[in-house]
Amino acid sequence: MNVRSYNLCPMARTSGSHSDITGPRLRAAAQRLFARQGYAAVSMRQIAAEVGVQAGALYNYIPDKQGLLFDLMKSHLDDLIAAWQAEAKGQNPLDALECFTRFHIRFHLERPDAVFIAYMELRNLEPENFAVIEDLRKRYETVLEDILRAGKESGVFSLPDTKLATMAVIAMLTGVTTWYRDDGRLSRDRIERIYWNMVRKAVGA
Amino acid sequence: MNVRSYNLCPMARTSGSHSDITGPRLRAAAQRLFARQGYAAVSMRQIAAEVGVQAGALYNYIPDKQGLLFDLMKSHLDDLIAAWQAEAKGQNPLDALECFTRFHIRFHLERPDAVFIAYMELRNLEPENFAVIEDLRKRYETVLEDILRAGKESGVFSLPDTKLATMAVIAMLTGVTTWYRDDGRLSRDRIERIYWNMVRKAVGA
DNA sequence: GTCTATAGACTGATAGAC
DNA sequence: GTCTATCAGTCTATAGAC
Repeated sequence: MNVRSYNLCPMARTSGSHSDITGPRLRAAAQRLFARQGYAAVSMRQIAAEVGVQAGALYNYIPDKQGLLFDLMKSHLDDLIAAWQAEAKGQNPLDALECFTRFHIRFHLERPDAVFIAYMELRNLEPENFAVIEDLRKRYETVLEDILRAGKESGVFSLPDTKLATMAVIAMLTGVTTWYRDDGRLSRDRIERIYWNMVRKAVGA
Repeated sequence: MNVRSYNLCPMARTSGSHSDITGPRLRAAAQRLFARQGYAAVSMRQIAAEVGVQAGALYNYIPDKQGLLFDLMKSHLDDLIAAWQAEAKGQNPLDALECFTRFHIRFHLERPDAVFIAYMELRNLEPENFAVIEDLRKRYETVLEDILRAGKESGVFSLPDTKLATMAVIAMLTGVTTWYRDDGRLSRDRIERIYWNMVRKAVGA
């Protein structure tokens, strides 16, 4: 949480020290390229060119390419869980499910690249990194599972199988990212409403 | 549709002519490896080792690596569309939707590797190949969209938006492939039933 | 902190022997 | 149809100058 000082620098330089901006730019470039071409198809030279430095300079900020991928995925999932915790309030199951439905769609549509990487690059994680990411992903799924279970137990929802309903709803909501376009037919809010209508009926509420 | 003759060959050979088995083995090995590691992360030498030949020999069967990927994806989608056409009968929308739901789950669970590749490797297709695959994918989506539209128009389904319902149902059903395990808690038939229960309610039937 | 240069290994694809 | 050998290029990551 240091105060950033580069704005105060009186000289613009084309080379030299840029520690406070190269790091974020590296992560942004990698996220964009990994999402478009895939982790395995992107070279460190390509990322470096996007950042505007030589490839060797990247290793001042990351241990290796794998560490860069892991960092991007973990940050995304940490953000997701933190954002939900900030959003969730003590609610009855029906309101909680509507809140989750709209939150999930909204959060995912705001970060298409991070979402794409989180779903597509799991197989490129080394085993120990994969275990960390899987754990975070399951923790998030549990949020929805808990809502559905509470609603089923209190008789508000009618569900043949809580676990399958969890997977079905998450898949349905996340699927929005595969077809949504900013210039599309429907606004995000309209999409949220339509999906909530379908989710509500699917869980028998 | 030639009669296969290698079963009649009296001699087992470790090298030489194997045109009638190397082709299928190549496709099978590539499908397995692409699904597990991703197209970009798999080398032709790795595929060749799995097949039991040297890398150069593969080029007797494929024009290049891209052609191999395209062939796998196109075959999968051709199979999918052909299988649905064999399955579909003249039915009312409700029966047709149940038929589609169960068909989609069953077909996808039987071919996990092909499904994985079809969804994950789209970005590794060259533009002209991508266009072909996208067209086939959309043709299959239209099957469901037509069922939902017919049901909505005849008043059997209650849908806020036919196009979004199409995407939502496909995403929900395809999602089964991400968590299904052969030794899991539920049989495939039980899963089909549970999903049909949720789909039926989601479309307001 | 970024540069240049490079080690050491791997890549897709092809040529020609058999 | 498969082999060996190879081309010409790519890759990640590091060392050392500045």
